[in-house]
Amino acid sequence: MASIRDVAKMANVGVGTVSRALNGTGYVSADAKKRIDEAIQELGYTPNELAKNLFRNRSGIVGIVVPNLEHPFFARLSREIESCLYERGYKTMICNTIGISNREKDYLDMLDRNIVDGIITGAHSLDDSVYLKINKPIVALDRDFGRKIPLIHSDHEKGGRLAAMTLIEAGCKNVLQFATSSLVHTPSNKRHIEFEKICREHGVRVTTVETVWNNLEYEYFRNAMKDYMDIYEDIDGIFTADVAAAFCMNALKAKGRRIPQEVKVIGYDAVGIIYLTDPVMTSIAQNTTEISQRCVDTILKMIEGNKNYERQQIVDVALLKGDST
Amino acid sequence: MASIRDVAKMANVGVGTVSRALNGTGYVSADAKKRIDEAIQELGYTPNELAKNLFRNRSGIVGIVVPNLEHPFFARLSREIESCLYERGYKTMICNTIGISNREKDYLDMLDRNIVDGIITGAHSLDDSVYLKINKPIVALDRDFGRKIPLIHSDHEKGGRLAAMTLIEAGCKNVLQFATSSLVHTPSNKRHIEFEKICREHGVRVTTVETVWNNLEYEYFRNAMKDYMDIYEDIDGIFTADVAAAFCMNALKAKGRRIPQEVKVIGYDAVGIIYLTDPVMTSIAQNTTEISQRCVDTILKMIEGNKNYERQQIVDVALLKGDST
DNA sequence: AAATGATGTGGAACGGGTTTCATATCAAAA
DNA sequence: TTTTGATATGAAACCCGTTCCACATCATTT
Repeated sequence: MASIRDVAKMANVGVGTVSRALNGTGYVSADAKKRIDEAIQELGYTPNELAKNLFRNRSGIVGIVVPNLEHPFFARLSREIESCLYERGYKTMICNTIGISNREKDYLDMLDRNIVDGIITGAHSLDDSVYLKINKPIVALDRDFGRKIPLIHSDHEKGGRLAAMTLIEAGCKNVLQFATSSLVHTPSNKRHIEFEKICREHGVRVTTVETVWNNLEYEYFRNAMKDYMDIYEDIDGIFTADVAAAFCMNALKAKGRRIPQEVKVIGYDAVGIIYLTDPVMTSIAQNTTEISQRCVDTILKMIEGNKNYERQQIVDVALLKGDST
Repeated sequence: MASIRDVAKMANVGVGTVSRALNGTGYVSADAKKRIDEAIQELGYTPNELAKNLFRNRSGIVGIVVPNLEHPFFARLSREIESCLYERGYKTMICNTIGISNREKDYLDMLDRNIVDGIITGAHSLDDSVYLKINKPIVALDRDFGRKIPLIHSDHEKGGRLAAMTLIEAGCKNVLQFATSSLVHTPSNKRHIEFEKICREHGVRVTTVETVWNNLEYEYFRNAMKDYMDIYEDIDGIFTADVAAAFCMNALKAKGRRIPQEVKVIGYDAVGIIYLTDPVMTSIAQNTTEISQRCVDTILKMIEGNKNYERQQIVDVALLKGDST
């Protein structure tokens, strides 16, 4: 591999001149520039990013930590974050924790080793204390680590309210919602609290079932929802995230219950799969595009030393009316 | 940030000794080791990976290039490849081309700039010639770049045969399949050729429709499949990839056609969404776990200079019987 | 004519590791 | 006793860019 010194030698200039020519910093005569360009062409020279990284002490890579890349919500989010980072000239390292706290720890360590310049985390398998020790750029998605780490999340309270009102207005009297364990500290729990509150206020009976928090596999939801539908036979409304909701719909139909006539189902997230169910699922849409933009915007500000960002950013949600309610 | 020289100074040894102690290479006395460990503790020293990278001229990162991370097949593949790479001590950079050839090119350039040690590519937006110029580790998924670049793909011929036989045995007489443009050079086209061939041999009428090759959005499939179902009204069997197949099912049901009684549908890929449709979709399963393992195994052999890999690796497929056929 | 400023340049130092090399010590073998 | 080999170590070179600094031109000002 040709280095900048080879170029300098061939062009009969110093390495400094080549560097200035390449970066457009400082003075370079037209004559020198021409000879340098020719040498670069001749040698097929490409600057070695690893050397740049060492000097700048930056890798230009942002890590995104998600619990399961295959889950449609995180797949979409990863895709959109990657797009934003690409547009801003950064590269994306992907970290899939699949619920294993060791992995989450390993990925965080990459901050210390300068492999990534910052991390956007949407995982939940690790203790808060580990995060609080780190004082490098971290942005949290749907998780509150306290004042040191900025967090971005949807207006889950509104989401819960919209879901509740939708089921109530559709005439539900006895509804079921699935919530991730209340042990996991996340703003998204607010949607379940609000959902319960609104239902109660309207005299609607509501059951909240806590599901396993660290399993986001299709397989798990398929089996679990089928079992739950056997247990909760008299409900007339369901609120849960899209994937679980879709499996509820299938389990209910298999039991001969009609949707939305007998049971109304409302999902959360509004990812692509809501159009795959029959009927098309009503869902609360999280604005993943805006979430991604804010995550990227905030992490890059942190990396680049711009303190002008808000600690907590809340993104609006919206009801996406389908035919399951 | 403390450097290895700070540690050396504090422990009263040379930098070489610290390096040897850290890496377990060469001789270090128990006494020196102890003082070094203490100094590391005291200073909170972590080796800077960027410096290591420069010396080794390796980043320890493998790039994976996919057309759309949100598409369930690529989401699963990315997830599994990331897992394999993690287990082998490598990091994963994600590259989402969304059909834009400039992006694919940009990501390939990272090989030259030493940002990634190798690339596993599943994208198709770029000309073959660009790839052929590169002589750094590249593994292709479902794409044949000629003898220089190893390729890994499913036994698509068998897939096409299984799909055809399934529809034929179920009594179909007039089937439709959607194929990606034959202009795109991919081994996966073989499944359509084989499907046609088997159908013809059994006296079944078959229509092959070429769809847009670079759009893998849910939105696109939803609209396109609805339109196609309006055009091809008299078919009794459909073969296409899972996402498209799922939307075909919904469009057909919306038109009052019963599945599988009137129209039989068989998908391809067998990703999680086959359990979301009603009825559960029959599909040809690609073994993404084995594909991922082989991709990772091959790219790491290339990176580590081990030439002991096969140029073309074909992974078995299987019929996953659901209720749509 | 002397001082000033813009333009242009090469060489050295730097970032933080790894590796090589010359050298030193000490115990065991010849 | 000399030789030999294992153990142990620090200094220096290296990886490859970027930046700083000293210095050289040359055209304007004063």
